Amino acid sequence: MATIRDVAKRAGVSISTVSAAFNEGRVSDETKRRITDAARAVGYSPNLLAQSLKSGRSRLIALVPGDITNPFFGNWLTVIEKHALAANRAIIVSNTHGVAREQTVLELLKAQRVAGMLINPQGTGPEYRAYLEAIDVPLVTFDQFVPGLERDYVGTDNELAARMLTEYMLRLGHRQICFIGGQPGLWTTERRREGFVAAMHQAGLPIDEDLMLIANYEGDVAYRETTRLLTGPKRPTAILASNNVMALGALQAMIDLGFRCPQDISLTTIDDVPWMGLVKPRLTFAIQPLHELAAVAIKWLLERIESRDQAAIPPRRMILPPKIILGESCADLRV
Amino acid sequence: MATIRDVAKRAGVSISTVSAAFNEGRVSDETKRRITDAARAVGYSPNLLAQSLKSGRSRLIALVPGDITNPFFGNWLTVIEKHALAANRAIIVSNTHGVAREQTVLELLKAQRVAGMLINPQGTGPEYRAYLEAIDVPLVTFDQFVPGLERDYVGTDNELAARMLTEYMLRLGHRQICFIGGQPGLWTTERRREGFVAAMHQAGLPIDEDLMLIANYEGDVAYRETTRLLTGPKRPTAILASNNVMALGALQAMIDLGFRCPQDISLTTIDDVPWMGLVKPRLTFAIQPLHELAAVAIKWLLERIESRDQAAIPPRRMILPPKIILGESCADLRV
DNA sequence: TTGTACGCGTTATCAA
DNA sequence: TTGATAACGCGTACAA
Repeated sequence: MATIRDVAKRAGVSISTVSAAFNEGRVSDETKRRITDAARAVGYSPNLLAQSLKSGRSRLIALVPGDITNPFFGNWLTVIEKHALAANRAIIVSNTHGVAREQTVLELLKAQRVAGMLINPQGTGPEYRAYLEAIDVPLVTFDQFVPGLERDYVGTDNELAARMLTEYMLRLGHRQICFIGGQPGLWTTERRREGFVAAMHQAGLPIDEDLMLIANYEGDVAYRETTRLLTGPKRPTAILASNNVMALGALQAMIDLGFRCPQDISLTTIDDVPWMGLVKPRLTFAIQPLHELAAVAIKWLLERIESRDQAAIPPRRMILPPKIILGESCADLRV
Repeated sequence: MATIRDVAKRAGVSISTVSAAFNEGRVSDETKRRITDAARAVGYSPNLLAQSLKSGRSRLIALVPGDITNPFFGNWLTVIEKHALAANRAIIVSNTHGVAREQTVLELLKAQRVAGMLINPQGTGPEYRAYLEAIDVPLVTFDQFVPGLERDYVGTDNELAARMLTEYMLRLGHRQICFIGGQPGLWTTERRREGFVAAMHQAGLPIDEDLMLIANYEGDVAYRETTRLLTGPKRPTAILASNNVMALGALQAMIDLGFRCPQDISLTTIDDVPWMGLVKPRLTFAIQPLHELAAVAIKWLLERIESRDQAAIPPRRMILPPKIILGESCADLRV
C-alpha cells in the first residue's frame, strides 16, 4: 500500500510536508494541492495503525453489548453511532455471548488500544469487578450495573419496572403470579426480582418459591422452564418474564401446550422488541428510555476520551424510570 | 501501559529475548519462566497496534452486514464468529445503514489494516463495482451479489425462492398477487422480482404494474406502500414481500386497515426472523441455508488471508437453494 | 515554508 | 541461547 513516502516522492516534497498537509499544518495552498493530487494518484490512505501507535490511542470506540442478537441492542447502537460519527469516531461492535468470552474480547480491544469502550457487563462477583476496574481505558457501562465498580453507568430503574408490572397484574385480580428471572446474580435479574417481591409483599401476598423460576436472558431456557411449570401441579394465572426474549419463549410454551393468553394465563415483560405489535396478543411491557440513556452514555464516554485526566471526572450514574405500555396480554379477573 | 522493554528490564534480559519468548523463538526454559513471571508482574500485554504495523496486517476480521438490526444477520454472525475464533482471529462488526456510509466504513477498515472483510455490499453500478474491486484486502461478499465483481460470493438462489413462493400462491388459486420489492438495482431485489414475474408468466398471467411496489428493505416504507395499495382501487388477494422486515411492515398495514390475514389477503416472504412462530398468522416463507453459506464464507476468507498470493485463488461462487416453510398466512381460494 | 531526525512497540536479522 | 540494531509508517520538534 502507498505510504506517506510515496506521496512525498510523487509530489516532490518531503514527508513532513505531506504529514503537515493532512494535519492542518502550515503548508502553502499550492503545495497542498500538489500533495492531495499525488495522494489520490498513488491511492494513499493514512495507516491508522501507525497513527495510533504514535499517538497511543486509536479513534475507534468499541461497543460490547453482551448479546448482539437481542433486538434490544439495536436501539442503543443507532443512537451511539450517530453521536460517535459526529465526533469523527467510528464504532465497532464486539459480541461476547454472555460472560464466557467477555474477558477475551476486552483484552483484545485493550490491546488494539481502542479509544474507549461502552460495555454491557455480563459478569458478577468481586474479581470481576476488580478486573473491570483495572482496565485503563475510558469506559462507560450500561444496562447491567456492577456493584462497587467505580465507573460511569447508565440504566433503567429495573426494580420500578418490575414493581409497576406486578402491581398492574395485582390490580387486575391476579394472585398466583410467576416470576421468570434471568441469570442469577446479574443486576437486572436481582432488581427485577426485588421489584416483584416488593409488590407482592405490599399486597400482603406470600412468595411461592415454586413460582420463582430461574432461567437466563435467552428464549430457549425460558421456554423449557415455562413448559415445566405449566405441566406441573401449580399453575399461575399470570407470568412476569424478566425480558423480551424470555417473554416470547414463555408465550411460545403456553401456546404449544394449548393455553390461551390472556384467557388462561396473563403475561407481562420488560423491554421492547421490534414488531412487538405483531405478536399476538400484543404484550403489556415496560419500556426503557433507550434514546436518552444511549445519548448520555456516549456523551460521557466522549468526555472521558477527550479529558486529559481520567481521575478528574468522578464516576457518574444515571438511572431513568421506565414506562408501561399496555397491551392485551393480561386478563381482568375481577369481572 | 507496560511494554516489552519493561518486561526485559524486570527479567534482566534484552527485548529481543522477550520477543522470542512470546513467539516460539529459541529461549531456554529458565529465562522463559523468568520472562513470563516478569510479564505478569508488570501487567504486560503485547501492543497489537505495533505488531500489526510490523507485519502489515492485523488479526481482525471485519463483518459488514449492511443493516446490523436485521435479525437475519444474527445467524451469519454466530457461525462466522465460531470459525474465526477457531482460527485465532477476532470479528468486529461495522454497521453501514445501507450504502450511505458504506464507503466511509470500508475506508476506515482498510486504514486499520484489517486482515479481511466479509461484506454484504449495498451498492450498485459500475463505479461501485470498480471501487470494491480496487480494495486490496482479502474480501468475501455475501447475500448481495455485485455483477461483474471479481470476488468470492456466497448466497441463495433468490430467483428460485420468489418463484417457489409465487407458484405456491398460484396453486392456491391466487391471481391478483402483489410483489413488494426492496431497493431497485440490488441483486436480491431484482432476482426476486424475476422469480415472481417468471412464475406469473409461466401461469399465463400478465404482470399488473400497479401491483409491483417499490420499497426498501426496511419495514416502514413497506408499511406505507402497502397502506397506499390497500386504500386504492386495486386490491390483490395475496402479497409477496421481498424480505422478512418488509413482510412484518405489510402485515401491520393490513391489520391496521382492518384486513384479516389470510382470510382477506394472503402473505408470503423471504427470510426468517426469530420468534417467527409467534407472529400471527404464522407466515409462509422461504428460508436460506445460512449456516452452510456462512461457514463457506468464512472458510474462503481465511483461505485468502492465509494465502501468499491473492491472485492464485480465482473468484469463487456458491449459490444454494432455499427451502419453503409453510405457515398459515395463505388462503386457499379453490374451495 | 520545508526538511532532518527521532521515537512509538514490535519483529527479524545477524553477530556474539 | 542471547543481544544489538534496523526496519514498519507516522507525527513532531527543531533546524534550515
